[in-house]
Amino acid sequence: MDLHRLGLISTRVQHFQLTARLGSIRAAARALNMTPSSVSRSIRALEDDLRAPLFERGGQQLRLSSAGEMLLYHLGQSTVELGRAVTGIADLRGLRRGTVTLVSIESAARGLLPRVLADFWARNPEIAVDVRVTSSADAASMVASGDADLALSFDQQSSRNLRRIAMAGLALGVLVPPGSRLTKITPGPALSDLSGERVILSDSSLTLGRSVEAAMGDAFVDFARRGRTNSIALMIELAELGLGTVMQTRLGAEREIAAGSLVFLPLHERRIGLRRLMLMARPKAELSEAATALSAALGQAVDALSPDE
Amino acid sequence: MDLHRLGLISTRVQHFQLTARLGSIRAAARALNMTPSSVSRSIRALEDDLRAPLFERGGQQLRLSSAGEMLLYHLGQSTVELGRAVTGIADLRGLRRGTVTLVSIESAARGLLPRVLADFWARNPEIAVDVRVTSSADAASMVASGDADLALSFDQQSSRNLRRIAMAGLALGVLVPPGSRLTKITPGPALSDLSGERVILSDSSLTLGRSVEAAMGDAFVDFARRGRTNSIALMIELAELGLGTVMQTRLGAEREIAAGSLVFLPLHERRIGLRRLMLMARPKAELSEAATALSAALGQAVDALSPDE
DNA sequence: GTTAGTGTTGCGTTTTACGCAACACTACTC
DNA sequence: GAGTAGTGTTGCGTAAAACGCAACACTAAC
Repeated sequence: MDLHRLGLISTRVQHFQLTARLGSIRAAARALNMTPSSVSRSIRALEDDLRAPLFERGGQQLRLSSAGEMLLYHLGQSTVELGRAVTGIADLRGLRRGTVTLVSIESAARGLLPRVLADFWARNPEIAVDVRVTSSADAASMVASGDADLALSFDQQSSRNLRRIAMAGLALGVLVPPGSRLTKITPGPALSDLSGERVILSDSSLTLGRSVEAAMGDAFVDFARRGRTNSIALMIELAELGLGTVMQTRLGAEREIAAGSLVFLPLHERRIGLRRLMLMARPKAELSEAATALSAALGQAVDALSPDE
Repeated sequence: MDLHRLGLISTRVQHFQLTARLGSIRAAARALNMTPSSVSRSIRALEDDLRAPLFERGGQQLRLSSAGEMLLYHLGQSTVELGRAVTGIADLRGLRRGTVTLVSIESAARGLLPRVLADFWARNPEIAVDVRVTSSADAASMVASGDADLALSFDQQSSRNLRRIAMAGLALGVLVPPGSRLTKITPGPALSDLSGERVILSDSSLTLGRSVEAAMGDAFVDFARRGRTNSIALMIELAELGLGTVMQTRLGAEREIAAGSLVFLPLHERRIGLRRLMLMARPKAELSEAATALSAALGQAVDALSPDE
């Protein structure tokens, strides 16, 4: 429980309390991972404004002055109250219940969503989250019609009943095994480099519509045995087995990328813009507190995905 | 007692408590002389970090949520403790006694010093301050030898027993009645403009030594009936009566300048540098708390005199 | 006198708080 | 339903506060 991090105590109070406890400005600075000059100034400023020295300087160990002892005592009482407040609020939050309905594209349902839910359920164990995996367009329309609270989808337009909460621009690229010749192209492969490759597209690429296909046409790219699938898991397995060059964002393949079984190479192609992963939600007034909380958590995770630019 | 101004409560706490009390973000912003966006963000950030809404939005009057009520209660308790601390420290400070010995040049003993002492004695009525007016050189040597705690002087060098606490660069110039022809010279008179003027120098100008006299010589300035005095009060009275052009800094003539009976014209002369008013003090360990407090107050006042550059 | 610790300070950089202006929303009135 | 007057919020740019760096002054121990 970091009261300063929560913004419940000031920087001066934090620095003073820690210095008093450790008996040393440098020790407090080390504990806070900052330089002693910052702690020194902070305490000095507090002394100036209180017009009372809080420590007796000289020698190698700071000693509290009478004023310092008095302040430390009252700050201790004050801090106990703040701790009670935070604990009490956490208890209130823990009582939160409800069900949130979420529709998601498959790529976000792997990696991103489980990670967010793990943390979310740690903090809100009583909230149920119903997840339906579907296409981007269907996800957006389900939220707009009230059949779902939240949606994770690519490239949807907000509307009267469909607010955009967060967005991340993700580069389109290819997923290949580490030995692929494409990994040797710098600064990254272009569409033309895909000639001769067996390219597999995700259905969700359709939402980029004409821009990808037009760019492919313009580049006179010859794709051998192109395939399409709506299964991200299948695509990733095919890529791992070297059975095709998968074209998508890195979303959904995080674990394989981290494990080194796949490499994600963003396409170095000006004509192809970013895929925009979006968290969409019902109008504010129509979201429960549980849905609002999940929305916040997901929004932060989506925002944290950027920048791919 | 502004706990936030003292740095004892954080900005978030201040904003939240005030908004809760007034029932409106805009009302709190008005009370704090800031824009509502700042208050709104501050509270929102606190809610995000606590992961609990503190207010129920909607309608035109904010209502505290359960979490907000709990936080407000505990913050109230916390704030009472802080108030006790500040009051207790002020009581400790009020018990402060002692005598401080100060030597000062006369120009600082008028205007500046009375002003600082007025405020200082309001806050420390039990501290006596013995003031001796003397020359800059004598003031410095009295502190060095231990005969005084503090000195206000021009252009002295610090040494082993003589610390420099604060300094202000003050331009040398002339004090003349408002109707003087010198007031019409822009950007300000040079030494050569003093030809034909009856110039009166302060003894303390001696400490600028050769730089002023050499500059005067170089400028081939013809001074009619030059005079010298060690009395700033006399010089100022002579200037007010139009009986001479007084050459000094603005220090000591603040009241006459403010009243409009004299005008201070900084000399536009590159060869003459700034006079450096300095607050000098005994070594830190040898200053009483009373002397340290006066030193701080005087130091702030000296620093506030700048910039004359 | 040297070494190893302390706290402090001038100055530049980074982060936080803030302001501006516009927006979205609600409640009330007509 | 339109207009008005209030509310809170947000994108973006600015100002102030907090911070880091590096050097300094000082103390204690050897």
